[in-house]
Amino acid sequence: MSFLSDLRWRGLVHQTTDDVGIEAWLEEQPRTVYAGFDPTADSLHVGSLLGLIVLRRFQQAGHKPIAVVGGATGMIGDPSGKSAERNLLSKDELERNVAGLGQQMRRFLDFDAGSCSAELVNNFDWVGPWSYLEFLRDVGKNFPVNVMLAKDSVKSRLGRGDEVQSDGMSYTEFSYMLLQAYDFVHLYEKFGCELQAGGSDQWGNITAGIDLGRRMRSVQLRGLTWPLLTKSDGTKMGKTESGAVWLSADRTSPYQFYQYWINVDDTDVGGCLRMLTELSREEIESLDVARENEAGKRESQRRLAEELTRLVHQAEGLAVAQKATEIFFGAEISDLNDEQLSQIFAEVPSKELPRLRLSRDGLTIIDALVEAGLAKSKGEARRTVGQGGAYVNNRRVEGIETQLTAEHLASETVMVLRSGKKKYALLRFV
RNA sequence: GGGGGGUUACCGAAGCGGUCAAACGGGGCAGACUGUAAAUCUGCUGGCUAUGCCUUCGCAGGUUCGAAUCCUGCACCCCCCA
Repeated sequence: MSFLSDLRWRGLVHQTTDDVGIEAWLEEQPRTVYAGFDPTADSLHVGSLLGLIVLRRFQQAGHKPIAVVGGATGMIGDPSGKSAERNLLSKDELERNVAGLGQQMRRFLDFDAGSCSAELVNNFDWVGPWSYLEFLRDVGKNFPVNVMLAKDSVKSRLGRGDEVQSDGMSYTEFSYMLLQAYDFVHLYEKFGCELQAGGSDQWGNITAGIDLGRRMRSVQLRGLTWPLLTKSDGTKMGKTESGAVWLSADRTSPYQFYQYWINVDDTDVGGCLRMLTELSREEIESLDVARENEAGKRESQRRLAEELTRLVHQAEGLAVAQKATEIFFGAEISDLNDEQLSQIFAEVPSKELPRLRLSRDGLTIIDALVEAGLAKSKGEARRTVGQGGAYVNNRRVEGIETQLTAEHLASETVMVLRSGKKKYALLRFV
């Protein structure tokens, strides 16, 4: 199967500028492809994961990927897919974000692979030096306003007459597409890059770049978009109640990241496996069958979570996430030290108590639950224990009279308390 | 300005002299079931040094052996007539 037909099979091709010729063009020789990333934060999130994965696939197929971080365009704000004017980022913030993004990309792309080594560039480097007048003469001259006005990203914001709502857009955002278009031309000149890939919302910007290439350099550039990653209920993939799912462990722990994928709906998981993992077609199709026969096993979700967590957080991150999962879902806690427990229970509230409280008869389970914040009052704690809902180190507490002593410590200083199925708290005895 | 009704626990809502820490529903918590889904079922749901004690039925007083329940005043809300 050709590289492109594999991409198509995976559902990663939404539109191309040349459905017929592009396949042969890609097979003919190694090509250079670029995709852009928005530096609106110092970390990438699941929304931009797809772009990295597409570039990664291109590289694996022998092509040269370029990741462009929009240090310049980020200062302007891409109007595509946005309903309101964007807040501008300060130059400092942008620099910090660009650096953070570059760090993360190294996990996806090989920057030391000879002729197909990945490149990471910041468009501020070539956009920054332009003077306004020069830019208008050399680049702006090539953009007919009527064509610009016809772009969806602009149309939707201008809201012609019958449109219900429109926030309008500033001249700044209107100019965004010129900058991105010029990026393409610049990358063509510097790296011989002839293909730009992007999410389907980037189509307008991509074609703007292609037009500009033809006008300025008489060259035929190409574009390819992937579909936006959405769930069957229409909402964006990678969003939780508490916000975006990030790729940086500081913002979204490997455990949370792993759990996000474990919880993907049956209806969405097949698409995710195709688009996001590097599992073979055979493997994915056998998972489809398994899902139909034994949905309860959730083999697909497990594989998805495993593949992505390993890709983003390495084998070590995956191991922590899996261990944490095992424990959060009831495995008895033993043979772990303070450090491992702290890592697994990083997001769980904890409280320090003097070690003295464990001496002699120890601490009653009732007091422990209240101290840990798992019960609002002793009465509530009694009820929980009485109903069999209290656990120490994931072992159910049988009697309301239970006294906790040093023997109940899970590690050097930590005791893991749990109320009900999932509410955990740590007590640290120091 | 005149007349009537109301204010109960996290929310809604019963209770109208003792058996009221207060029915019922929702919510919440826990258990069973289950696919880390949804639904369903069961139990619990003021606090405590706990066969008892303390606080709680708008607020403050009073009647009574005894008040969420009766009386007086106050506050707030709703309705009807001007």
